[in-house]
This record gives sequence, structure tokens and C-alpha cells, in this order.
Amino acid sequence: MVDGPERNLELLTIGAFAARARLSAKALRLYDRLGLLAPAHVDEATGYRYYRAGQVEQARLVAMLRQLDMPLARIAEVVAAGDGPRAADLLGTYWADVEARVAGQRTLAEYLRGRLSGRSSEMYGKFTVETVETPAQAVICEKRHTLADELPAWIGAALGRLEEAARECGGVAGVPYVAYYAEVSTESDGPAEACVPVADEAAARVWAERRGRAWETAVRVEPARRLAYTRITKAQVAYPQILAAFEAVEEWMAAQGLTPTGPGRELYFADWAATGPEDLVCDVAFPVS
Amino acid sequence: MVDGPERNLELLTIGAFAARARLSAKALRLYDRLGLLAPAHVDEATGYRYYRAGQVEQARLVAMLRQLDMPLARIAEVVAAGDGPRAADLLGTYWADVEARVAGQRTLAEYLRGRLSGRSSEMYGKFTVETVETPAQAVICEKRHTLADELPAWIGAALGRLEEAARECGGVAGVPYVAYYAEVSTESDGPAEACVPVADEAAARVWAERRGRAWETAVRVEPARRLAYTRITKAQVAYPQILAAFEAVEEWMAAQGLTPTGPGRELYFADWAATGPEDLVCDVAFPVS
DNA sequence: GCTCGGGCCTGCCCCAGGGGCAAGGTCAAG
DNA sequence: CTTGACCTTGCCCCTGGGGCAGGCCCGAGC
Repeated sequence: MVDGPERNLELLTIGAFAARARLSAKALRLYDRLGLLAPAHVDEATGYRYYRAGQVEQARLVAMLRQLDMPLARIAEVVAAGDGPRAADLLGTYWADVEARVAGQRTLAEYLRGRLSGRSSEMYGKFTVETVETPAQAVICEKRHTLADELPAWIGAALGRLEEAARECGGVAGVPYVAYYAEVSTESDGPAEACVPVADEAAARVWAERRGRAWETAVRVEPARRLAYTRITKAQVAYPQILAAFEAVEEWMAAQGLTPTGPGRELYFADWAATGPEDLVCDVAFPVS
Repeated sequence: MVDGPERNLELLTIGAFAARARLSAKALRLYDRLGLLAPAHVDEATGYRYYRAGQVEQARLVAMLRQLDMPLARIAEVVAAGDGPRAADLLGTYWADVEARVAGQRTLAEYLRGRLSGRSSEMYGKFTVETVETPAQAVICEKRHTLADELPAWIGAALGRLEEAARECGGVAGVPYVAYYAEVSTESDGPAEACVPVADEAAARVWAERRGRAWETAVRVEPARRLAYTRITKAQVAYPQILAAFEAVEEWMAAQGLTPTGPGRELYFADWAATGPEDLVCDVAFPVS
């Protein structure tokens, strides 16, 4: 390019630069102050900012990242990483966070829209309810009273502890789940019980004996059951939108003339950490006769 | 419910109400000041706010709508609409706007991530390029110089005018398109030409004669061509992410040993107003020999 | 050299949607 | 009656700028 060297010498005033970069002069002053995009030269006497024409690319990158609502602090990190895979990773991480947040909001919006519009007809089609037979299985359990906003953290911790403990009870022999013996909401605190099926019942009883009552621990043999369930995504596993799934299963049971024979539950059949917001990770289920 | 009447008499202080509604007292004072959620009673002497227990439902609705990042002004509209289909519609409209915005940001994020990481390998897989034969057709056209940020408005207006005019030229006889005779970006302004195929060439020439030079109008018969194209969604039809589609087609042509025989173009084959952000609406194409 | 219009400078107030803190008034239990 | 928890208003803070005021500065024309 003939004008290559010229583009690096040609100095633009803030107004001309702003027009080329499609940014406001005010925004450029802010970015300067934050060290995000410094002018090539600042006249010490007058304070006038002068930008090189070659800086337009970088300014446009900033403008596009702002269009993604990325905070200026994170934009600074991306810009500092330069063009390359590191910058692309930072952007990818940021955008994945946005997608996860929006996925949760999306399910909440759907739930709320159904509730506001009088619900029954709307939410009936959104969930497919089926039944499945589950075999008898020994489970180790941990029970606690908790409110809905503490629940996710407790479920993660409790299932983590139980899966760890399952290793000395013959290993995890089924899908871990959480059962609700009473409503868990922001008002009512359950109790809820986290359970992990294990292969070796006798070892489980030894484990429970040793663990004592530090946590409310139990070992049981769950009988073979039929479960009515619907499968939901990670984004739908959030309060209160998960209530829509519970309600859908209850409605389906009522329509089929079935009665729940035990507490409702959530079965976590997928690896939580390895899944994205739109992946199916959980069955919301009731035991039926 | 036994406590029905009690719930309407029982008055809660702001702290107790905040705890039940899962909102901060500060937020409740703000909502009071904005007329969004007024306490049932305010002690005139002390200024203490007292809420009815039954107001918790409404407060939680507000909290959930805030979780969707809905502005308080729109929340006020939803709340004023009461529970019912009107409120559900307001929520649905709001959320559709959010989804459209996020869809645009998503394609921009993908485009940027590809560009930052050195692009070629990434974007190659994201677009499927094919060829199609198009017949010869008479077109009526309008040409203009415009920058990228004015382009969407002009395309809408120009295709609208031309489709209207096509009614007296035998009707729209093909897919309307916009061709770019030079780069259109925030720097360079084309020109771009909007074209609508019509059935009656003779009537088109009469129309053009009558229209004169108020707009840069043309009538042509486009020869039969082969087009290399890729199909994109409404969310991808936005600057600059649409550049990725153009680049993908150009790259594919180069890989096939094909040379463009005319300007690149966008074919809008769908009803713009009736489509959502993830619907396929446009082919990005180059004529090839 | 002078002037004039437009461009640029800093500094201040504004927006949403609150968080946090201070100074002071209130309420209820002991 | 005291004490501690709770409530009130008011002020400053955050982000990412928009808008305006008052004051310099720059280049072109005369």
C-alpha cells in the first residue's frame, strides 16, 4: 500500500478520528482516561488529542465489543491481548457467560409468560411427560432444610460429598437425585434430600455408621418404581422456572388419573460441569403407582 | 384459606417484607418513589412503610421481571396490566426484543471471534456455499451511494418503492436483491443497487421513463447466471458480521477456482416483517461463470 | 495582523438501578 | 427506661456515556 507509511504519520483530531471510528468524541476521551485507547500524541500546551489513522482499527474493535455490552475493563483485557487466539478466548469466555445468563432469563421469561397468561394451555405443550421403570436400588442420602436460593449450592455440595462417599460403597450405581419432602421456595424450606445410588449396601451402612450425625445421613433401599418425568435443560434448572416442569408433570399425572406415591424429585443424569445452558441435564419426576 | 383475611390485614415492616419478597429495602423505597409498588400504609408521623402480606406476590413479580433486566418503567406497565393476557403480551414483546438484540450480538461475537483468532479455519465450517442457476429476468433498479450505517434503512425503503412499482410492471417476478458495485463500509459508500425482478419489461421501461431521474433508476434484462451463495439468518444480516458471509463465499470460490463475474449481492427471499432473528431470510451471492 | 466560525478542552449535572454509609428518629422487649 | 434492632432521609459511588457551559485554539479569509 502506497499510503502505508502515511497512515502512521497522518494525525487526526479527535473529531475526525471519531467520525472514522464511528464513536463519539466523548467516548474517545473516556477511553483515553481509562487507558483503553490512548491518542498517539497529546499536545502538552493545548491538551489536544491526535490519533494516528492506523488506530482506527483498534477503535472499531472497541466499538464492536461495546456493541456486545462488554464492560470497558474487559475490553481493555481483550485489546491488551492483541489480535490472536488469546483475545479470541477472552471474547469467547465473555460471550459464553452472556449466553448462559440469557438462557436462564429465557426460561424464566417463558415460565412467567405462561403464568401471567393463565398458564394451563401454554405450558402443556412445552413439556413432554413420559414414564420409566426404575429398579430397586440402595441409596445413600443427606437431608437438610434449605430455602430455594441456597438450594443450588447445597445440591452441588451434597451430591459432591455423596459421590465421593459412593466410591467406598461400590461406586455410583445410578442417577443421583434430590427429593423434596415439602415445598422448597423462598418461603418454605423443605426438607430436601440428596441421594446417590450405590452398588454395595453393606458398605454404605458402615459408611453411614462412621459418618454419624454430623449431617443428616441415611441409607435406604429404594423399591423399584415407575417414574413420571419430563426432561429439562440446564437453563431450566433454576428457581422459579423449574416449578413449571413440576407443575407440568403433576398436571399430566392428574390427566392420566395417576397419583404420586412419593415426593417429587430432580434426577441429575449429566455431568454438570461439561454441559452448556441448552443441554438436557435433568429429569423432573414423581413416583407413580 | 384460613389466613386469607389475615393476610390482608397483617402489616409487614419494610425489612420483613423485603426478606419475603427477596428484594432489598432500598429497592422497595425506590419502587415506592416511582409508584411501582406502594406500601399499603405509610405512617404519617414517622414515615414508616407498612406492606400487606398479600403484596408479596406482586413484589416477587417485580423481582422476576428485574431478573430479566426489564426497565422499571416497563415493569410498571406490566404490573398495571394486571395478571392476564395483556401483561403476558407486554412481557412477550419485551422478551422478543431482547432475543432479537442478542441474536444480532451473537452473530457479531462469532464474526469477531473468527476474526481475532486468525479466522480462515473457523469461518470456513460455519457457512455452506452452493451454486444455483438463475434464469434471465427483467429487473427495475434504484442505485445510490450510501454508507454501511444508512444501508438497512435505504434497502428497506428502496425495495419497498420498487415492489410497489413492480405492481404496474406485471408484478414481482423473482427474488429482490441488492448488488454492491464497490465496497460499502463505514468508510466507503458503494454504490449499491436495489433491484426487483418484474414480469413485464415493456411496462417497466414506461415506468422508468415516467419516473425520470428523481432517483437513479434503471431497467435491465439480467442474463441467466450461475450464483455461488450461502444462506444466512436475519440476525446475520447486519454490518459488519455479514462480511463474514461475503468472505466465506469469496473463499469458497477461490478454492473452487471460480472467479466472480459481477458484483456481490444479497437476495432477500423472505418476508422481512414476518420472520424472527434466527430465520433464514437472505442469500449472500456472487455470480460465477 | 485580525477576526470569525468551528473544533477542542475540562468540568459539571443527568440517566438507570440500585449499594453503602451516616445521622438521626422509632419500636419493642427486657 | 434502656438498649439494640429497625426505620427514615440524604448523600456519594458504580458504568458508559449524553448534553451543556465556559473558555482556548486552529485555520481561512481579509
